[in-house]
Amino acid sequence: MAKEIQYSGCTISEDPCICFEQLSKKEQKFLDENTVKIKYKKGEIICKQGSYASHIMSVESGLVKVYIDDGINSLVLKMIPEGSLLGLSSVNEEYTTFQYSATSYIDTVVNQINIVAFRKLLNKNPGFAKSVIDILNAKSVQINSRFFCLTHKQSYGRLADIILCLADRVFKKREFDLPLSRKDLAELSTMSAETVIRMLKKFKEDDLIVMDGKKLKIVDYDRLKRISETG
Amino acid sequence: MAKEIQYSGCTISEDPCICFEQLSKKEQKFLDENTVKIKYKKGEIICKQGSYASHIMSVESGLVKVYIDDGINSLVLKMIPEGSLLGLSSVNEEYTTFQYSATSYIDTVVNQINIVAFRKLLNKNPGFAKSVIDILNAKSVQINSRFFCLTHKQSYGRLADIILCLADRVFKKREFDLPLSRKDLAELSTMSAETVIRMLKKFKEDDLIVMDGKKLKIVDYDRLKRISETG
DNA sequence: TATTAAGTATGATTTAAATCAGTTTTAATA
DNA sequence: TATTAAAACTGATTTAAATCATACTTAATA
Repeated sequence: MAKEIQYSGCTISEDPCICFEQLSKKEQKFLDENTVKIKYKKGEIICKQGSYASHIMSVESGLVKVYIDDGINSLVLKMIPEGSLLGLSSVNEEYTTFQYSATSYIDTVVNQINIVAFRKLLNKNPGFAKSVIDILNAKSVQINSRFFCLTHKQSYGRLADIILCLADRVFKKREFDLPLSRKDLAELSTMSAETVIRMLKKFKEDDLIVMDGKKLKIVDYDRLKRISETG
Repeated sequence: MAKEIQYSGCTISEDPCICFEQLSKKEQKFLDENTVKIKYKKGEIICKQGSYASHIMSVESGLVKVYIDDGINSLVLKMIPEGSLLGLSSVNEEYTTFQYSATSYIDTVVNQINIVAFRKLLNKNPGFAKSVIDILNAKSVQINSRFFCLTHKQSYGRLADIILCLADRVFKKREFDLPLSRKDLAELSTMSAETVIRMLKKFKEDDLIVMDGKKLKIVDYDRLKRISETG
């Protein structure tokens, strides 16, 4: 029997903005003329669900939290690192407003691309449009994976996923300064902050990770991976 | 304060295949030549996650269950009625295989569109591509809504969502023959079949619905809606 | 530096929903 | 029509994780 698919709660989609490579020199210049760069400090709001969307964004540097809320509860859809597109759902003329909110986990630089210009390029350059379709599809595959985990894995597995995601996809090393609070981790793995604390403690007791202040080091990657898979 | 967004666990995205309207007569003919019609009986497999995807599909009639699984657990991503596209994620050349499985809840007719032909049209006709982008975005907004509900609403609300979804989006009336088993309903609302049974019983006792054999009638729509909203 | 406020930590209690074990009903097949 | 199998149902028990209450630490601000 072939190896089964392993879903992960990590939702850093590997979708660098390759679509822009599809643009001609002239189109690239046109895009640049319709782009502005904005810097955000940690914790600032990048876009707010429900507000008018005048631009598509790409994250130049930093780490962004993307979430939806209904006024009572909120759900973190994903965290996205540099190189990702943001607010793409607003290319659809029916969604004149942002479908989700975004804030910065850490200091972040975002390029705002005029939405009219972006749409113009879509309608002119099929290769560009095709590439955007590919990105959207990759995003949806990733979201489904996370969806699966949040509904089926239990807490230990979900938390392991986030830690592995940070190591593998965000920092690309096994030791890093954790930029997220316990509450942030709780939101990402849909559980309470208290539960996160208890489970981190357990991970430490079991010698899976070592924490010193903001420093987090994965000492038993394989076992953490196994917890992610089994649970 | 403006009215907050109401998320719903229903995931019938109102995305008729409007993209095909963007095609010229000639392109439409080209598409027809590359399309075959397949009939499925209730419970048959329409596509299987992991197998090679040679076509994009559109549901002509029936009701389809779309789900992913890792060999142990499965998650129903959505049910889709006639008029929806299916397997769209495979337009991405990186996903040569289906990213999910699909089976028919009831007798279903599906059009299989040759994927090479579909991609050709995407690369030739930007209006078509733009329209596909819009559909993908609508799908992702819908998935996020359901994602929110499955992680935040509790069981009563999630089951109410499915019943309302069937009434509002599938059958478009408040009385219908329920084509889904208790287990199907359980999968759709991510809970156990036993819990579904208990909750349907409660709904009946509370005079929200009436059930007679396969017949289901919503007698207090507003109260059911409120349960859906309050969770 | 004192004061306040977040954030982290821990223990006790509650709770929603799963699981387990069994019965009844309905549908499918020999 | 008898036999088997699959759904539907019910009650008892367990369990994972939330919630509540409270203390301790670190960071932010007056």
